[in-house]
Formats: sequence, C-alpha cells, structure tokens
Amino acid sequence: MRDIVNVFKALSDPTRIRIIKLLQKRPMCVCELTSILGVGQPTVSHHLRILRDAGVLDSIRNGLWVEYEISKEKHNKYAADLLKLISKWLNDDPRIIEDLKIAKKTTKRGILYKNKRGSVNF
Amino acid sequence: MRDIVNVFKALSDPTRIRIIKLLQKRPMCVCELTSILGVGQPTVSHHLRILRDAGVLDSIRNGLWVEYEISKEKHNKYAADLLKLISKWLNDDPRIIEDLKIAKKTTKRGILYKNKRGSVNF
DNA sequence: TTGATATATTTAAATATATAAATATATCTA
DNA sequence: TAGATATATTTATATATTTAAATATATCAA
Repeated sequence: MRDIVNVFKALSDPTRIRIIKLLQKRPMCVCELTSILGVGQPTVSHHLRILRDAGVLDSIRNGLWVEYEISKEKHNKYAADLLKLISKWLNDDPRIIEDLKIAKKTTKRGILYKNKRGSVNF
Repeated sequence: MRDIVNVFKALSDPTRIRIIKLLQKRPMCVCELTSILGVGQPTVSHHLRILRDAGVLDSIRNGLWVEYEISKEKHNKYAADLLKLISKWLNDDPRIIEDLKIAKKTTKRGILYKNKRGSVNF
C-alpha cells in the first residue's frame, strides 16, 4: 500500500511530470534538467530524489555529472505500469512540447557557456 | 497537465485507495464507508469530495443517502486508465482484504443499529 | 412542522510539501 | 593540492493537506 501511495505522490507534481516526460526522450544530467525547467538546481535535485526514492528513476554518476534515467529495474512494480500510461499522455500539452523543443537544443557544453555568461541558473 | 496532477494527488492517500478498492466491489453510501474505514464521517466526506472532483467517483443522492460509485462518465480521461490498474493491484494487501471482508457484512440497517447502541462512529 | 438520520461544510491544529538560499560534498584538471 | 564545476543537503519560509470537532444542510416520516 505504501509503495503505491508513494508512487502516486511522486507523480503528483507538475515539475516532476515534466521531468519524466523529458527523461522518456533521453537520459539527462541535473544541469540539463535545471536549464530546461527553469527552476533552481537544489529544487531539481529534490524532485529527482523523490522520483528515485519512489522507484521511478535511476541515477548513474558519470564523472562530474549524474545522469538520471527512467528506471529499468523493477524497484517498484507499480512504476512501470504508470510510466507506460504517462508516455501516452500530455504529448499535445504546450508546456511539454516547449520543454522537449528546448531539450533538443540543450547540451552540457552549451549550459556551461550559458552559465559563464551569467544566466538565471547560475 | 493539471487534470493529471489532480488525479495523481487524489490517489496519493491510503484512505482514498481503500475507498476505491471498496467501491470497485459495489457502490456504497457515506455511512457504509465511514463504518468500514473507521474514520470520522466528515473525513470520509472530504476524501470523497477530492475523488469526485478529480473525476474518479460519481455521487447519486438516494433519499437520505448519497451513494458513491466509480465514475462511469469520462469527466477525466486519465482516471479510467488508472482505475483499471488499481483494480489489479493490492488484492493481496491485508488491509484491503480485511476491508472487503467487513464490507460483505455491512448493511445500512446494521449501521443504524450499531450507531444507536453507541459506536465510535456516532 | 418537528424530530431523526445522513451528509456536507467550516474551523482549527498538526503535519507535510515546495521552493529558494546557503552551504556541503564530489569529481576532475591543471 | 588548489580551483572549477556539478550535485546534494540543510535551513527557513510559505503553502497545502489531513484530521477531528463543531456546525450546517438535506431528506424523510410522524
């Protein structure tokens, strides 16, 4: 029961849904997500932790970066079913479309450059 | 987006999941749910409102009683998919098994009798 | 209309959650 | 090792949620 409630709780936030829709396209590091979502890095880390604890995401450190991806392992047997539904939903949502458009133009290198120039995310 | 988040929020509470599992067996009035769940009547009404507002349940007044049932109409296109998953989940959960066992023995007439004798729900 | 029963709403208190700011930790490179 | 970059954690604050108690509303029957 607690597992189920925790997954539903994890999915009960618009920022976390945006993160999932992004990661369903490709794995991303925290700095990419921070840059795309336009919220602070600690806030993104916080949301990622909730999603990972609920069994929705996995994280893999890759040098300086930590890549997050949709969980392949079945830490939570409910998450997989729900992720399948979410992959079919919101594909015509303006916010999601915009996020994915920005994601296509986003690279780690570009973010570093942007941050050096003094962006709101830095 | 808001619709989806609201359904997930509605499902993010153990008492509300218990309500759904009960109503997936048969429609029930508030007093039946109150008696089975063992929480206060205003609390049950509050949870039912959240589920109804999210498009998960419908309510039908039947004389003195208000019957709640799983939504047949598609107020929320996401709810139906999620309810289908939930119907497959938790069928071996001890709490849910116990709830359903009590539900079988519960009738409106029995509740009235019990309340007259001075139960915790009265 | 009055009284009994069922449900809904309001209020208040406790708890949980989201966010940003500040700080800490981890990794890499020079 | 020192400095730069990426991420995580802590702290504080604002907001939301859950619950129970009190109260209000709705329906029915006498």
